[in-house]
Amino acid sequence: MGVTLKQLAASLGLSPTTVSRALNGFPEVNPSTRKRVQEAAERANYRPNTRAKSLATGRAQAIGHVIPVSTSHELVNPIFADFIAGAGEIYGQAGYEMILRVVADDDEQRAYDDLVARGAVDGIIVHGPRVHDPRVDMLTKLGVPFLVHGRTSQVNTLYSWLDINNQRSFRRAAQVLLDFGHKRIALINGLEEMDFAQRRRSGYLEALAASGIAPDPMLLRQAEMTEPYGYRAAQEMMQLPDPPTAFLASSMIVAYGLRRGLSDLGLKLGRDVSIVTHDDELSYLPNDGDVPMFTATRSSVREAGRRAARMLLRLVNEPKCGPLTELMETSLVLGASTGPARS
Amino acid sequence: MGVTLKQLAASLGLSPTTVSRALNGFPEVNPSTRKRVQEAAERANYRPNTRAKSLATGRAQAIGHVIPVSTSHELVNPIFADFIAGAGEIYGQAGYEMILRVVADDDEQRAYDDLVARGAVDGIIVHGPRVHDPRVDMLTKLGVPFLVHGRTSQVNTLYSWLDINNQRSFRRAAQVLLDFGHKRIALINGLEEMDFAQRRRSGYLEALAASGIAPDPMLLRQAEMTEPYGYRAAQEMMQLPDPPTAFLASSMIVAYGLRRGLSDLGLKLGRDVSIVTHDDELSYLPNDGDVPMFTATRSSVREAGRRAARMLLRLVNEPKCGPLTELMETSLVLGASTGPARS
DNA sequence: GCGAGCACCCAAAGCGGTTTGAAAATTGAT
DNA sequence: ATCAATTTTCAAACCGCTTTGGGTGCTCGC
Repeated sequence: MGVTLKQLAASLGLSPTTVSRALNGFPEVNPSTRKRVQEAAERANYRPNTRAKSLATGRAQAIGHVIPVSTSHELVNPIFADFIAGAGEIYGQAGYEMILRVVADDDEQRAYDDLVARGAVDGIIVHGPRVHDPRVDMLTKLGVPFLVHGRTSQVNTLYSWLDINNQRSFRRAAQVLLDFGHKRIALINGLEEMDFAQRRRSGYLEALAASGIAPDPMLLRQAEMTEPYGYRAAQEMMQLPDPPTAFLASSMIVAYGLRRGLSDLGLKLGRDVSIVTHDDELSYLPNDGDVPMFTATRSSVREAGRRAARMLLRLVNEPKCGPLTELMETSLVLGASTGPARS
Repeated sequence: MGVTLKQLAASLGLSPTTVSRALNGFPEVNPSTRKRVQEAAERANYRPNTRAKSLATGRAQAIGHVIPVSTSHELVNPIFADFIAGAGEIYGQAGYEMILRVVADDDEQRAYDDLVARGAVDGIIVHGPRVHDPRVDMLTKLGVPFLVHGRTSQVNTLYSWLDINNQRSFRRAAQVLLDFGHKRIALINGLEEMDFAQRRRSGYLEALAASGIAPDPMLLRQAEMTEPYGYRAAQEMMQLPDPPTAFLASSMIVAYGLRRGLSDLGLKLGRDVSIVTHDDELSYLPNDGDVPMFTATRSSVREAGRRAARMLLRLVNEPKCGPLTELMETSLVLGASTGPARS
């Protein structure tokens, strides 16, 4: 819709070549001419046409995100918005566009394929990796730079990823509860096919094992992390003959559910029952203040978005910089939801 | 990265022209040739380069969403993810790309400007309209098709929008509480500069007025809709000399906060205090079941995303179809959070 | 005063598609 | 067999930008 380079050039009595060079900072242009061009461009509100530019340069100047929507649950992961916000910030600064595809998870693969074949993106961020995730092999074959938010376990090639140390995180979380004297600790986990859920489980089991406690399958659950899921888990588990005295929750939302379930049973957090949750620092569910409501393993998913974007951009611009990986540690913050086990 | 049209044509001994026409369903091509071309394209996994195509056709085949991130609160609206999921679904079916810009809200305007001047999008969806929102005038001037999710009040041109009937919705919600005998009803609203918040407030005031009840400023709050905001509102208001007996909450998250605040005071929902909330049907905060937890004015923001996308696509493809508007009614579902006022 | 060297600018060829206008091949009627 | 009408195919221009490979006009050294 805007002015074209040609028009701008004509209005200045210059060739498109010169105008292009003047605006892109090439040296072989007279400083006075450059100034004249820049001013005219400013005045005319000229912006190079994205498509034309990237056709000419061969770079899409765009990063693709494929957001899978589980066909069964129609659920979109709430951490997604904050991650996107972080990544988008970086793309903006770097002059990259973010393009989003929302696809049913059964033809997610085709979406990547399509994105690449059409040359729509220079790089891709992979969300929600499963324990077995064919996407990594697929994207490797496609030869497009990509970065996984999280990891996948069953893959034999090297690839780039950014993850939090889920295992260590949950080991520590469980340890805190053990230190408080808890022996019956429930894990309210995410879907078991998710890689992060497996790692958290390992961390949890490790901590128990180190204390010589045998895990009880009755205290282990995995499902999509909704609020009612947490609620039901609390309600049902507290009715067991030998109920848990503490819970490990996989997200703030689940923790809210737990909390509600417990409070409906007349149980007080931190006194009767303890909770440690993972906290992605979602902006509308802050867990801060002098004494945060929940004791939590904390890691900003927004910051993860920023870092992931930076890493991917680097992969795009220095193709030979090899697979990049980063493991973010979480911090363990003490809140009001934990206390010694009642004897 | 993929095969180009030229290469495909060469491999078939045909001209690019013919191949293009064969694939795009033009009539003037021999059926047998077409079949041959289609099969070859399939085999080679050919996809037309997005940029080249849209340069040639002059259509971006993309819709822009600008997501404002309030610089002060770094908060991204949680309904955003679900709206995007709905809209993305439609774009995918229509062969449109969704491009997202995340910008600090103080240079949001420049983002639109930029998007249009670069010819990056065919249409734009405007999120989070304020009571006074300069973006509508700006986009009208730019001459780009756009649709507002929500409305804005102080604008003198016609524009396209999709909104829910916030006023009626909250009038009904307040009415339900009044019918239950409540007279002290608090409104825990969103930020006051948001258009939706004003309309909800109007509905609430209307209902009170119709029952001859004077609104009490002490029972009115507006802020970003986080969980702790709800919590504090409940805690503080219940300590008033003349506390509310019922709350009207602007989102599920706020309602959760209220619930927690009340339960910490030992008050039981539906018996001691009532809550009616608006429910956007966010996927991870479902409010369903036989008896939903909250009595709510319900409207799927995901469905809103779908409808908005369809409307905008129509505006893009039939430029003269004029401003399109749609007002979605909410349903009022009775849940466990309401009951008669205690006398 | 002349050619080398330099600073500055430009014409033209792409990038990968679509589309126009015309040519080649086929068909049908005479 | 001939020619007009119709199919079917193609060459070339174009979309808006970048970039290669010259050009032009100056200055400078001799």
